[in-house]
Amino acid sequence: MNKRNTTIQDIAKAAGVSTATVSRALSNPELLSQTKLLAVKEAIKHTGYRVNRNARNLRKQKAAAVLVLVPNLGNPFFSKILSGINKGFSGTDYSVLIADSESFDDKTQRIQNAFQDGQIDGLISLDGAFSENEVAEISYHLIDKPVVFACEWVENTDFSSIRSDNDSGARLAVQHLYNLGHRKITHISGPDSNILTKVRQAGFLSECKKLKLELTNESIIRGDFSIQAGYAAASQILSFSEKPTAITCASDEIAIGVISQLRKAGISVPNDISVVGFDDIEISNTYIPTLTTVRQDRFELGLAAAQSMVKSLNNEKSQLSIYNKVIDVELVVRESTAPPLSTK
Amino acid sequence: MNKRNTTIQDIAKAAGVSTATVSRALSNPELLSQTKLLAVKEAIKHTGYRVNRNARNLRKQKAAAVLVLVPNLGNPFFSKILSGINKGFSGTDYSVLIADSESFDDKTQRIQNAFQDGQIDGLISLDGAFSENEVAEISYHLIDKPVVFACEWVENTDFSSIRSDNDSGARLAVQHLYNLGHRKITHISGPDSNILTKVRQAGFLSECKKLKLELTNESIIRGDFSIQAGYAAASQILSFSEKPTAITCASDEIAIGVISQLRKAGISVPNDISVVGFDDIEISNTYIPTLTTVRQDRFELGLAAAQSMVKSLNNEKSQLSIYNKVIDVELVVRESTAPPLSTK
DNA sequence: ATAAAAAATGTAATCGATTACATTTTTACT
DNA sequence: AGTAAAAATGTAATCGATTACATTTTTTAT
Repeated sequence: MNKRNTTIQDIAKAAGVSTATVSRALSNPELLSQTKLLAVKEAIKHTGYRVNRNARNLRKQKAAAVLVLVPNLGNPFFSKILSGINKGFSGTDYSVLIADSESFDDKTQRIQNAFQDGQIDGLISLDGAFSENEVAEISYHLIDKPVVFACEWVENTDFSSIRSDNDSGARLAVQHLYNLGHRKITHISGPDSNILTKVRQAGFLSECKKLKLELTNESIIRGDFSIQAGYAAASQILSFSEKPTAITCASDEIAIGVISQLRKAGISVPNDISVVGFDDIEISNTYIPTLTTVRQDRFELGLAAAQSMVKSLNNEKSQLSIYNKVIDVELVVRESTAPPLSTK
Repeated sequence: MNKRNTTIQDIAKAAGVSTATVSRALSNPELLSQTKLLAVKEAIKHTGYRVNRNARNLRKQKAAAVLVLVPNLGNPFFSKILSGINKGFSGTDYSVLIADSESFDDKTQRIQNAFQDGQIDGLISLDGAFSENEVAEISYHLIDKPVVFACEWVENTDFSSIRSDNDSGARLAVQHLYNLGHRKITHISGPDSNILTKVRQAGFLSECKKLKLELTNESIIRGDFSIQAGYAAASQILSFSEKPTAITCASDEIAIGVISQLRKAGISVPNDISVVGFDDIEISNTYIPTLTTVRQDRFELGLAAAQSMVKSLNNEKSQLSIYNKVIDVELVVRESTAPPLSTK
């Protein structure tokens, strides 16, 4: 009952050709004569033969797999990107392995685990929070192998990256509020070290300056991307002697936290204060009020990252070139923003 | 500059033993004498040798990978389960491959793609919507290989499954409302063919009977798991001559849809009508009102599925045994439920 | 018609680890 | 001490596809 696998040998015999010819039929059909090619195809169809991945990869010294580093799989923000990545690899020969930071006890272990065993041909990271040491580790283990950052990235490194136009996003939010008549705007930022925090905050500040809006040390409140940070920021704002008429947030989650906390204090959004989020996650469209926000196309982000990776993987000869792509963002205007009270 | 990989041969030479001994040191260290084992370990540490997965798998005729079939990666409901699965495989030698239905044009293709090439040693499916043909296809391709369903499952088949206690969940919701004083409860169900729909609906009906609650043809409204279904159901309820005082939903998304639509019609939750969800997704705890719901531990679900799979994969000799596990659910009481108006 | 070039095909080595089987070493027991 | 049994180790075949190199066939050009 021990049915042996169908191998390239069997196909060769059945088609009356050599194994080399069968192999060529598989990967370089253009090298073969019509006759033989047909014979091989026929035999393959007839037997239902499938190439043995392990044998192929062993011989070719490939892993035929790409690792995706996800900070937190349970977070829909990332899983949507992942979905795009998956799409980008469908139809290719590459498998997508996923390493969830949550599964690792510490980052060093995560990185070592990820790269050991030459199990991967490339890396896509949704996590941009790498120390210098970690960057060195990556470079060392993945020498000559493509690395692409998606969404986040690491400054001053030679890795490719696909990112949203965070600067424009931050500016769009400010412009929108300005156009509604707001002149006193506060920004609630993300975690200090995060690259997205930096860019969005810089965009906010720069656009405010451009529009000649007054900036004080109450113009920026530090937070992280969480709902809790929104709660805390709202409390801070409530203590300001002169409250802003509008708030831009580094994430939708912050925005939701702010809104719910303000509401508890009897302050209505958008009637008393307008709030703009960032990301356009699922809730934003069903939260009450629905959220005005800067949409990042996360699926597209993942797709582009995957496509860039596939391109790098396919063109083996040329040395790795760094590829950067910035994806447009879009301001989605919903219920959480309105003209300031004074205007009414 | 062509640095060849370190192989088992190199280790053998360095340690002054045969390749067989090195291999044994790797997989059956108990067979070796202390002396040689130490020598090999030393050599391995010194060279930083790592086994070549492809070579090992080729020889062992394994894939060392498990496929996870996800209906929609972008949906946090599933990605949280995935997170648990990932955790369950961390520390094992298995890779987790992910197939997102969204990446496939049709289900047949998806299934064929998934199983071809003997790339996997087992399958975990979060999708229970399989036709008889598809079940046959799975059985055929994965003969002698473990298959585990997580969350959803397929009736009348021999596949293992890990599932939440959906029946209890539905009953807990009804009991909770009953205890608050509600006597007229409507259930908004999921998509007709879905197994979870069936079980939750049956639980609802059975518990209602047990509590001697009146059941009419307005006691169940068909939907699917989406927010939109919630909108539609709310509209239907608004048209009922005698409205229910409470609603149980087959998902949190439905619940959110219902609540927002009812609110638009001037009906307040929980003041006018109480609503219970199912799942306890992230939003539920921050939605306004926060949602009373039946919590499924999705991470645990995934973890258990992975562990069951690992167990099946490791005990090769015994034929596959079917393993079913039911995970407890928990009623989380929040703001969306309250005693009915009449009671006040 | 013939030589040279190009295309098609075949032979056999190779990727790196595992393991059946053979051989050597150690242990246990009389 | 001598022998059988057990433990440790080694040799070499094997998993299945790819590909360098060799050989044959076909095409092209004179």
